[in-house]
Amino acid sequence: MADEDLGALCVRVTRRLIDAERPLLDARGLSMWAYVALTHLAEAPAPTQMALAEQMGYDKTRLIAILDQLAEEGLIERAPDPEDRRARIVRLTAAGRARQLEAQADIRAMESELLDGLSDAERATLREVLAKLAG
Amino acid sequence: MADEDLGALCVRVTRRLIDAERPLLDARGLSMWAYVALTHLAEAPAPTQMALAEQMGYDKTRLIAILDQLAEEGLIERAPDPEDRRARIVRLTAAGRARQLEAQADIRAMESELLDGLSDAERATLREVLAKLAG
DNA sequence: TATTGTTATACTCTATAACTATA
DNA sequence: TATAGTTATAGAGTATAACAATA
Repeated sequence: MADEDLGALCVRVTRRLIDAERPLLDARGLSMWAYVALTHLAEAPAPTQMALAEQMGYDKTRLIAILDQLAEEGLIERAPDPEDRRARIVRLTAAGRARQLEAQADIRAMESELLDGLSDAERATLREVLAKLAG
Repeated sequence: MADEDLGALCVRVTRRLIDAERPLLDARGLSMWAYVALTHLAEAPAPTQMALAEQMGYDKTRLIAILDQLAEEGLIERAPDPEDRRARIVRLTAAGRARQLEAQADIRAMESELLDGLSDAERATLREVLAKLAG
């Protein structure tokens, strides 16, 4: 028989990446999902927490505890939307943006090292193809 | 800023693959980990359950319940090793091998469909690079 | 004393439903 | 009535330690 299932292969690669990311994020005082939240907020503030949860592919009820802690650390702000007082607009603070950039730099460095043995063409194809498959 | 983190990309692709696999495995009466176990056993019988667990990247204590059910369904056999009566050699039955092949065929078909828009070269590079990154 | 398989226990993560305040 | 945020609860998944049998 031939190759390993593509799914199994992706699981192994993903697990390896996550295992490598975890200590880097720990050192910055961020959980994996806190980092994901900061990264999405770095693109643009979220009009509602629900929108942020959906964007992250995460559950809105679990996101709350994450945002609570990020707010407590001063990395994000939750401001009531003046036009819909049910909603809370979520945005990074300056400290939050700084923290996100630091963590992302660590992660990018780790990824570069991991991709060290690949050619530029292989790297480009990898990203391109994964982006397609991610849908 | 530039691209998404490689890790985030892999998480999304992996999640998509798993979401697509789950209903296929459900239809064959297999959990994800049961399928992983059958697939590893299809390569070769396992000399011990611990060896199988390690090969799968799974926990030996959780594997037991999986193997219990697979044995109850007649898909695997656990025979005491005559040379070390602590150990139990695990191997597929004919039914187990058949079930694994059916499930794998379903999964391969799904994967082919997912890769439909890619060139042969892209597919080859994807597999090759992922295999390298999987370590 | 160390190892295989097993069981038990505690802990975390996840999913679901219900509550409040607004609309 | 429907939605955003929140809280509570139950279930699944996970990690750890302890036990019996064998080496």
